[in-house]
Amino acid sequence: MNIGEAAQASGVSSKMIRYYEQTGLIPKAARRDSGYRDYDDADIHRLRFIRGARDLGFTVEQIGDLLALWSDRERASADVKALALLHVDALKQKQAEIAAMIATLENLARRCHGDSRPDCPIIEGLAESGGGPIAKARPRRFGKVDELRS
Amino acid sequence: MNIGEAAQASGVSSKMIRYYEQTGLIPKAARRDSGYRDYDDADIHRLRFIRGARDLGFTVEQIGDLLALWSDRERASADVKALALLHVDALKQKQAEIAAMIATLENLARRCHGDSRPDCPIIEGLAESGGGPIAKARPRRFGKVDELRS
DNA sequence: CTTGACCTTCCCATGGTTGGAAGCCCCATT
DNA sequence: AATGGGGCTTCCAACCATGGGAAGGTCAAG
Repeated sequence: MNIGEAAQASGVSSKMIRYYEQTGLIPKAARRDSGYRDYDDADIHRLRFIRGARDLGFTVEQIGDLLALWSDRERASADVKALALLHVDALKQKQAEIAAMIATLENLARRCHGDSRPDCPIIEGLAESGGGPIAKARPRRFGKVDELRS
Repeated sequence: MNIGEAAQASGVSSKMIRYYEQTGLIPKAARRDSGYRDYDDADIHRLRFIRGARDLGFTVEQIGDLLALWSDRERASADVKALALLHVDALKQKQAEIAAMIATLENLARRCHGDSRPDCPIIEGLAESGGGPIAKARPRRFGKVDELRS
């Protein structure tokens, strides 16, 4: 199977397949004489797994952990479950953050008369809301909540 | 006011202040003879505004639009409200996506016995879930839902 | 005048993904 | 056999928002 067919079959783009290989998430693909990468059913299955995990908001790093558990037959499924539930916690926290943003914004919007007068509580409210000292070093561990594929 | 003091007062790091200036989000700061940037209260207010909008999940690009409305006294507050509500819609959609992820994951986790047996429905379920053809070109317009400052 | 904290500009890294260019390969049709 | 178009290869760059750090200038206190 060519990389293009593998992409089609797994839902992971060729670009990303090469990237995952390059970064070590997946092992180096077999090569044909021509230099073309060659994929078999097991490879496709792994790629589909990655795709599914990505869609559920797992980081590539976390997927690495999951793959390790996957290939390690001795490993307890409890480990996988723990990882999954940890991720659920992270998702729930993000959910709460978004809910807070929505509440704030709707609150401001409700107080905004929304006509042609130029003074707007949304504008004013935004400048007051933050203001505190700098919050530093909030880790960027989450990215990628978008892209539930269309 | 030095950039450091401005950062302290606004909650935007010096690094980001320079970045915002460089990318044109804010006008070029006044300079002292020494070359140091100099900020006044209006600058701080604008920075606080940016900080607040960022915390509410607005993109820098969207903030640019908001700033334009802000500085344009002729502009109707209806425009601001529309922008804000559009953003609320985006936030709600993201919320729905996360809710779906949580539901899927909790579903899988519930079916996972969670003991030391190696077969795990989470692992299996992930490989089946995705699988469809490649979803392409989903716009990356959202970043930054993390980082509600600690 | 020295010291240390601040400022300046520069470049680099992050994560996940897409885009493009330059060059080879494969297959089918002239 | 030649040719053309599409797929493959590698490499390099961009996106967004942010932090890190180096090399050098400035400021204020000791």
